Order: sequence, then C-alpha cells, then structure tokens
Amino acid sequence: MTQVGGTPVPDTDTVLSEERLSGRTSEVQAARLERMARAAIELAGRGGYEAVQMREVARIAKVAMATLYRYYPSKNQLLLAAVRYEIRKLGDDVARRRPRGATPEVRAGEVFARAFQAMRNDPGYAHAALSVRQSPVPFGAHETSTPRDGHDATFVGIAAAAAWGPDHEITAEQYLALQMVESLWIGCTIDWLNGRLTADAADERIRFAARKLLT
Amino acid sequence: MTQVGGTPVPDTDTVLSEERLSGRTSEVQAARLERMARAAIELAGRGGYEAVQMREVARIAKVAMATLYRYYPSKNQLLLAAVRYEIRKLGDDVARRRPRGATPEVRAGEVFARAFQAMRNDPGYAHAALSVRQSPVPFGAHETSTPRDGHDATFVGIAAAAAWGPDHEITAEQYLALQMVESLWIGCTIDWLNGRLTADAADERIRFAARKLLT
DNA sequence: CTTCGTAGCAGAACACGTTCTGCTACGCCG
DNA sequence: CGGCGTAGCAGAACGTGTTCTGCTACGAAG
Repeated sequence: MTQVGGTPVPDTDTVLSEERLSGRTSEVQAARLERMARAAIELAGRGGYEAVQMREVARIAKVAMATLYRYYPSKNQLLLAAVRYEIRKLGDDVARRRPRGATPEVRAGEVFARAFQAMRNDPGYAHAALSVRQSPVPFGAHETSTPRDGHDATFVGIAAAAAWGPDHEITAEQYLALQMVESLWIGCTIDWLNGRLTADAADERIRFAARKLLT
Repeated sequence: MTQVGGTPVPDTDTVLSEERLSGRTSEVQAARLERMARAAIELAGRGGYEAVQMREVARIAKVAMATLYRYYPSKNQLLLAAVRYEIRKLGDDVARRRPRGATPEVRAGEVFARAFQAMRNDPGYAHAALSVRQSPVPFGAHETSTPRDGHDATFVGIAAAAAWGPDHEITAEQYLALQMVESLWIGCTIDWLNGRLTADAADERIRFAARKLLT
C-alpha cells in the first residue's frame, strides 16, 4: 500500500475517482474505481443505457457487486461519474484548442457544438449519459439526498471559459443564458437520438440557440 | 387561478381511450381504458413516477396484468396516455380563457406558465410526466418502433394557437422557437422538481425564455 | 500475537417491469 | 348445436437494479 505521503491532496490522474470515502484512496482503490467507470463507458458505447448492466459492469471490472455498490450507490451514480469524466475531457479539449469565433456567443456555441460532435461519435454513450442526466431524481429525494445530484455535470463553466476567457467573471444573466443553451442542447441531442432530428439539423439548432440566447 | 391540472370538472367522455385496437371499442372497453389511466394518474399524484407500479395500477383498475399490457404495452405508454390527456385539458383551458397578453410572445409565455402552474398543483404527476417524456427511447428503438414515441404530447400547438390565434399558420421559425421554449420549460420544471429552482424562479425563467426566444 | 474494524468477495434474495401459461366466457359463423 | 377466435383473468416466471448474508484478508491498535 503506497501510503499517500503527508499530502492529502488527491492525485490528479485518477480522474474517475469519486472521493466519497475517507478522503484517502489507495492506488488499488483508485484503479478499481477507474475499472468500474471504464466498464460502464464501454458497455454504454456498445448498447446505450440499458446495456450498462450492473452485473456485467462488475464482471468486466473484476469486482463484486457489493464493491461496485459501495463506491457507486446506484447505476445512475456510476454513469454520472462517467459523464463527469467525459465533461472534463471536453474541458481539456477546449482549453487546448480554444474556439476561435469572433464573438463570445459564437465561441460558446462552438463549445456546445463540439460536445454534440462527441455525442455523434459515440451514440451509445450519448444515450446513457442523457438518460441518466435528464430524468428527475426519484420523487421527493432532493429533500434527503445529496443536492444537485446529477447537475454538477454541466457544460456551463466550460462554455463560459471558452467564450469570455477562463478568468472572466460572467454576469448572472450570462450564466442564465448559458444554462438555457445547455437545456436546448439536451433537447436537441435527445431528439437526434430518438430519430426526430438529423445530426446536422440538431447541430444547426444548437448553434442557432447559442446565437439567439447569448446576445 | 391559472389552475389547469386540478379542475374538478367531471370529465365527460372517454378522453383517455387510446383507439389502438380495431377502431371499435365497446363501452366496457372504454371504461376499462379510462380506469387504467386514471389509476396511473392517481398513483403518480401520490408518489411520482416510481409510485406508478403496474401491479398496483392493475389492482386499482380492477384489471389483470395481461389486460393492462394489452392496451398499454409499457409503463411509459400508459403514462403517455395520461400526459396526452392532461395536455388536452390544458388546450381546453386555454381555449376557454385565452391569454390576454398584448403580444404573441407574452401570450405564448402565458401558456407555458399555466402549464407550469398545473405542475405545481400536482408535483407527483409532474414527476411522472417528465420522467416519461424526457428520457431517450431505448437505444436503437427509434428504428423499429412507432415514430415520435412520446413527442406527440407537446405544448407547441397550444401555445401557437394562443399566441397567434387558432387558425394562423405559423412560420417554421416560429415553430422552432416554440419548440425551444418547450425544451426550456422542461428543463426548468425538472430543476424545480429536483429542488434546484424555486417554483417562482422557474416560473420567471420560463416567461423570460418565451420573451427572449419568440421575438 | 490477538483483536478488531474495514474492504472486498461470492452469491442469494428481493422488487418491479414485463412476458408467458393456461384457463374461462362470449359472440359469431357454419 | 359445435367450433373458433378474441378479450379477459389469475398467477407464475423471467430479467435487471438493488440489498442482504456470510465469509476472508489484512493492517492498526493493544
């Protein structure tokens, strides 16, 4: 057990870790966490939300059901970890290749368009991510459970940084507008998944929404 | 008094019927259909989506599981019938008491605000309706199953009629904008259900979205 | 060393959506 | 009348998310 030396700082590469336990996770634990979330992502890519079966995740991750549930207390929480991970990847991508649009609105729209492109590249993952992200928490649960369940995974921060720069403090109104664009992004993506919009139409609609709302 | 969902008016005819069979439904069948959908609505009001349990619906409606599934081939289809019913009630309500805003945008916003008010009056129903309305159809199913599954239940037509009059043909752009407002309506309502927005904040946000998008 | 608390494991058990089995009743056509 | 197709019924069975039971291993405390 490589004890984490005096520093309680969580190491940065085990991005899938959940930090829900005593604050210190051994390397073996971190690896287990990552195996579980990766298994979920792989299964999602193969067949969407319903293909992510907990028994199968446990089998692929070489972990017992009880262990899986110790770290991720539900299928949705497991998938949320995966979603957070992917959103972080989007953030990294945006930081590396900043959108080059002329105005903040165009740049923000570019972020959402890229996110949609990522969904196009993995529709199974998209299906799982949106399934878990978009339904209301169990009725009444928001009173008792962890707040913001499922909505700490958001594009708003990334889009804000891309549009106005990483250090710019955005106004409440701008924040609201970004949330609205994100809502529409979700709606368009679901419509695309359900065959009601072509991918190109969805893409265009997303950019349109960003233009219209962020001015 | 923007009450829409809880009108005590005894519903005259079998609005809940689905007409999915031979087109010919007997009196008894229609009554059965209605009992099933009403049971679903009642259970939803009591505890949201997860409280609508098919065994319980069957028990309350005094119907066998097989019969329930003959008419509503899944829990979601059953709840969609209820949603269509409630949306029709909203349409009637709007036709009876036309929004009196000065501009089409304000009138359309009023429709969505009333719909939200109906959700406030029955959060359990709201939870069930949004759960069923907002998640992607099972992965790949749009290729094989009935198209538009879940999206024939929409506010767009009602809002259009209220904003521009029942006979006005709206432009594609206006239609798109209304769809966007509906998307945002859903997002706000979910945020409210999940405790991330107060009802008043959600209401205001919905009106704001209508103003901003429909101009 | 012993004791203990905790992470982990295998697998059974349970809940609820859904499907299947086997039966009855009834209307309709010969 | 006799057969047949369909709606309905009761209840078992099945799949998957979730929980429970009982066990092992191992490091820390005493």
